[in-house]
Amino acid sequence: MDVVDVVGADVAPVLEPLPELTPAGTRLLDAASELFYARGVRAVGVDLIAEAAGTTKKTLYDRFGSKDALVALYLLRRAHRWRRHLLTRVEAAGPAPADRVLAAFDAVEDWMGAQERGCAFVNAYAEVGGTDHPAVPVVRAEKAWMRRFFVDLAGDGRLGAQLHLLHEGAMVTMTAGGDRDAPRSAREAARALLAAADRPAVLTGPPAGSAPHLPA
Amino acid sequence: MDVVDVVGADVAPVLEPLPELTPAGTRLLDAASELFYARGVRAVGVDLIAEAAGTTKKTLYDRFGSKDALVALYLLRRAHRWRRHLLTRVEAAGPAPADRVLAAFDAVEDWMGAQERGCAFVNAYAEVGGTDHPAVPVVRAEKAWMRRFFVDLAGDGRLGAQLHLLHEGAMVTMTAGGDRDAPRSAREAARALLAAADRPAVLTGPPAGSAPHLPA
DNA sequence: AGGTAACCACACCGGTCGGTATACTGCGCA
DNA sequence: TGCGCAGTATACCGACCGGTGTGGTTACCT
Repeated sequence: MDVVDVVGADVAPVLEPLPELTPAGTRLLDAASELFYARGVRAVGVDLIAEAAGTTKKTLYDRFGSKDALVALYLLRRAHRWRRHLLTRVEAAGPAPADRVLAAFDAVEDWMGAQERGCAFVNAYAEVGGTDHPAVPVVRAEKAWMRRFFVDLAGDGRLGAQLHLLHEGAMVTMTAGGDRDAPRSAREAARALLAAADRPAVLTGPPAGSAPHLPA
Repeated sequence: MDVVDVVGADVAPVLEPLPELTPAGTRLLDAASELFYARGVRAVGVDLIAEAAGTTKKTLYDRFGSKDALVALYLLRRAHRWRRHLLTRVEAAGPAPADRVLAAFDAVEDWMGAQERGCAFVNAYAEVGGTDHPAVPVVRAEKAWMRRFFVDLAGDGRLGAQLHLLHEGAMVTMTAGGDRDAPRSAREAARALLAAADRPAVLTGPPAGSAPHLPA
């Protein structure tokens, strides 16, 4: 089975495929990706990118048209790579849904690794959110894909959304919060939610003394 | 009881008190706060801030010394206001710990309200993280305070950290993910975690077939 | 031989960046 | 009376911003 089919073939095409690049174009995108991720997209100028890639601004604009398009492509490629990593890890975890969910949280931990700049999509949205920047729909698509990934994995919309919250919380807490244990903490919480979901509804109601809530 | 004592008097002083400001200084900080939050700190220039405040760059630098210091002060004041909002809501929820936890998630929902730019601290960290910008320790302190807030509220380090993850995940998913239901989803997940924590440990262990994990 | 895509070197554009300098007005206070 | 602080107004600084234009050099394809 192709790795991209793990969560349903109709999800992957949300993002268009990556275009082929010339040698200098590849070097530019590689250099831009490193710089954008490490320092933020606004903090990095096109002059610096061209210099780091060993080429010129002219080539950059010939290949990508604008800095904004380069930013969007940087995120697009990163999304592809992250999904490949995630789906590979989940696939290796075996067929049991619970194991696959926990593997998704392990995937976060070793994807982030020593990096301390967190989620590239959240960071980019922090800089360009609320504008018509072409990166905004890429961010939106990535988050929608991740949510759907967890929903399909959990086989339940409510539980999947909750697992997605833990995933996002782990990444942001690990970096902005400086908490290295966040992915493991999220994994534990995910296990607790999975266990709770296996129980009859009457046992998962609100604790005594709390206010009534929306129907289950 | 003063509102700031709800989670322990030793936590509040983590952030120094806000300095008093002259009228023009207040206008500058107000204008800067709106602009920084809406567009990001790097996207907003000091000329624009001075103009929006109806004053001049000269006054800005006389009062705050640098743009970086103004950014840090913007976050510092926002932290104070958020905590006041949060603690007021939690206090109004009554004495039951579970109710207080759920009230914390309600506080997120009506704090964010119609805003679609998410957590100011996460956004700022996305722009200046990895540098020696004076805003970085302010972000770190805020996230540490929030974690401790949930730990104290839950009376348990492990559970508190997990609730904190849900809190952070809700904010980022609501904005970068565009999911308006995220705070309510986080509230449901929090209730499930609270309920699971009330059960004996033998019932909350890993489901059959999953790998062994760290001791409880 | 001619065409073309890819690339490089370099100069240039208007605009904005954070930050500074100078000169002046109004006001409270000793 | 006079000092000092808060504020206004404006001009200025070097550096960098995203983006364009010109001209020339390869290498491959027909």
